[in-house]
Amino acid sequence: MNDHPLITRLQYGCRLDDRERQALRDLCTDVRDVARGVNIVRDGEKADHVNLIMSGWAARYKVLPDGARQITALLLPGDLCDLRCTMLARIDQGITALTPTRVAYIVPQAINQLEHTSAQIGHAMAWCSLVEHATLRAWIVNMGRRRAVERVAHLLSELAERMAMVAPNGMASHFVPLTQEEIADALGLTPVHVNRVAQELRGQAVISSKRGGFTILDLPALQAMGGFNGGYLNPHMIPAAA
Amino acid sequence: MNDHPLITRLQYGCRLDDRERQALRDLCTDVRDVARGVNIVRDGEKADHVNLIMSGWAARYKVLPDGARQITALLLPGDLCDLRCTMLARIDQGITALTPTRVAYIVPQAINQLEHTSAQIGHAMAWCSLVEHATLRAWIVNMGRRRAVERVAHLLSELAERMAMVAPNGMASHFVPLTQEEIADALGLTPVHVNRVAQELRGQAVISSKRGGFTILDLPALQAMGGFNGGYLNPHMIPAAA
DNA sequence: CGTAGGTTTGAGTCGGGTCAAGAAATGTGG
DNA sequence: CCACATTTCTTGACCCGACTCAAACCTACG
Repeated sequence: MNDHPLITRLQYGCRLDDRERQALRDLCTDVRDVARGVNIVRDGEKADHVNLIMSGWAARYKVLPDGARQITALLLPGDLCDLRCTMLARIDQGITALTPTRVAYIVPQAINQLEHTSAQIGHAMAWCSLVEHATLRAWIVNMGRRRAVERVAHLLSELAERMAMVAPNGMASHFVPLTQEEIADALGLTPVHVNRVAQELRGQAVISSKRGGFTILDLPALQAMGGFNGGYLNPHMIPAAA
Repeated sequence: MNDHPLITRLQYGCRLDDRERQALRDLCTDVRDVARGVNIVRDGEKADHVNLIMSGWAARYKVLPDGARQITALLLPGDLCDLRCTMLARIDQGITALTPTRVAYIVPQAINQLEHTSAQIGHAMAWCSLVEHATLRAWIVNMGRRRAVERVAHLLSELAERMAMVAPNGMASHFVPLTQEEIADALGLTPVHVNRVAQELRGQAVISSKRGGFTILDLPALQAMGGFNGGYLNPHMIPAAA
């Protein structure tokens, strides 16, 4: 039995033995609860530790001078924030909890050392960073070349896939706990228009939605509408060399 | 005197001694010319080597089923493509030369070994990857929350800054060798509308343009119009620990 | 209850897309 | 050195997807 999100995550990028799993567990001793709407990282702050989402949802975002907010990443359990924070003097985007969230505060030195000790873990961390990178590119394609309905469908498809990847066996839910405004901020749309898109998707029985969240009813249809290809989330991997 | 783009680039992320500089030079022995419009990497291909842009401009892009193209990154001299290509079975985006380009083909093992040998170089590579990451996020903000004129202004500002960073001392030019269509594909706009934006910017004497490229006349004005803050390209760095 | 955060609705506007044609550069071959 | 093909840029008319503004409506929760 393994319910630790970091272990689940890293095992997509490598094989871990018991000792490595235990070391990862030991890494996450300082866990704090963050209420919805509270900042985990503030824009402009010095980052002195790595944040790991243990449960709940968070978002990395930027607020422009005119007050507009753009979400640049949605963070799910197992997602590491600012893994290389020791290299940066200050963070240029904030991170906020979108649901009640549990966050592990990790000392960067501990991670660095662990990566050094275990080639497997180092490899898996690099792997996570690659996937993150691919996800950012997928978002750019989504925002640049798809209409609103397709964009929403694509984003929800991505989130369904990512939830399934970190959910303990078979426990995957199809509920996305984001408000329409948060979806809008992630996709470069307005809340009003996301609302209209949501109505259309509900009309086609692809999703249902209630205050504070969406439920995916027909994932294949959603993927088709968004032109979604999940390859970037779990690309076929080549194992680390010896 | 140092005219090697990779060395120039890495020295933003670390200090290098003569031996390291020489090792980097030795890395780039297999240099090939790529004509404008020719693919450096094809979507779906297996990546078996790392590409380093030695001179010229290239773009990473994705073509959607309906034929629309979205550029997800513009690559300048010193930019490494798919540094971690050994981990991926196949690439999910293509790379094409936007101008006549010289590309160094590097064996991944050679890079990995060099990173291992020199902590400085390893540090600098991680640094490059951080900056790339930050640039992707800046693009998402740009596409999501800025109007067309601002977007173009922001992109040109970024490119001016990046050119200056890799140009041999004081040789920075203010010429961006991209067609209006390429700008459009990078920003999620249509060529027609980029043309109209270009006219507006010319009207304000902020840029001039001719077939196949733009010249920046008034960089501060451009930065102001785009709400550009270049911090993400060269964030204040914390040196590697011993 | 009352309030605040979230959703829904409607009317009106506009930024940017679409389509199509033409003009200017550049390149190519004879 | 000229005729022709190709790219790239430009222009105009029209349209539509998404934004704006503003009000009303829920619903969870204190």
